[in-house]
Amino acid sequence: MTVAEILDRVRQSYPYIDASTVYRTLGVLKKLRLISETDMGSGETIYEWLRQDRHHHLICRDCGNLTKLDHAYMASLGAEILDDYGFEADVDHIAVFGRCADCASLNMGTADGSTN
Amino acid sequence: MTVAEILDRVRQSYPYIDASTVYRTLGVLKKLRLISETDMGSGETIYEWLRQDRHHHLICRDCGNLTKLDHAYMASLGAEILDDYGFEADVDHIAVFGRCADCASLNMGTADGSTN
DNA sequence: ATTGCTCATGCAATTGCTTGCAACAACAAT
DNA sequence: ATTGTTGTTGCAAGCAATTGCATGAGCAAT
Repeated sequence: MTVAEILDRVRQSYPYIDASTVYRTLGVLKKLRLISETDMGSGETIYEWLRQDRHHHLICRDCGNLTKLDHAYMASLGAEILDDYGFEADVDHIAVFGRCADCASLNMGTADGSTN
Repeated sequence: MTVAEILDRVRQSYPYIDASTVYRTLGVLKKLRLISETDMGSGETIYEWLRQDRHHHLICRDCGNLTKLDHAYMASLGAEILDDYGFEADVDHIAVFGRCADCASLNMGTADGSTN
């Protein structure tokens, strides 16, 4: 959910609530690891309840296509980092940017994926 | 480098250049994969020339401590994603947030790392 | 020279988000 | 009841970044 959507919903019950209050509340929920905060590159930050079925996203920088990425990839990355650095990586919901298979095959040579 | 630093430098040669021009230029440099763009959580976005010795950062959300992470971790993650999804992940300079070993041992029980 | 096109730029407005501050409610201690 | 403390909220200002628009430079075609 975006903050705008959350704000709309909250204001159905508390019409005079300020946006900063929502931002602050989201901040503590995030610190408590109850929600994940993800920048999907759309300009708005996405918030999600942290459930058991964690997943991540591959976002194509050319066509914007969005693909689910299994949590196992990030879990093993986090485990490696924990083993080698003792660092507990927050890998709750990651957005990985790049170029999807379709766009890569369409524009083989160009580094930026442009068509002209 | 931050945009503010870049702007200072550029204005030594072109005193009347606008910030939006710098942002736009950074945008194309990023698209051409000549620079990396990283949000280090400081409020300002960091830009770096992409050299051969790629590295990443582990950033502690409690004490702010910054540790270099070897590129191999991200390279193998990118390779796995490429194999399984055909997706070319942009893993040029990643900031991984989490909790460092010191802070984790100091505040064992608390999920948010608070001391009270 | 004139026309037309494309692209880079400056400017101002806008967006998404954060922060400092003051007011206020809730509650405890006296 | 009074005082003090703590935490939450609204408001407004501030900040980093983006975008729409108009201007103008550069260049090609006629």
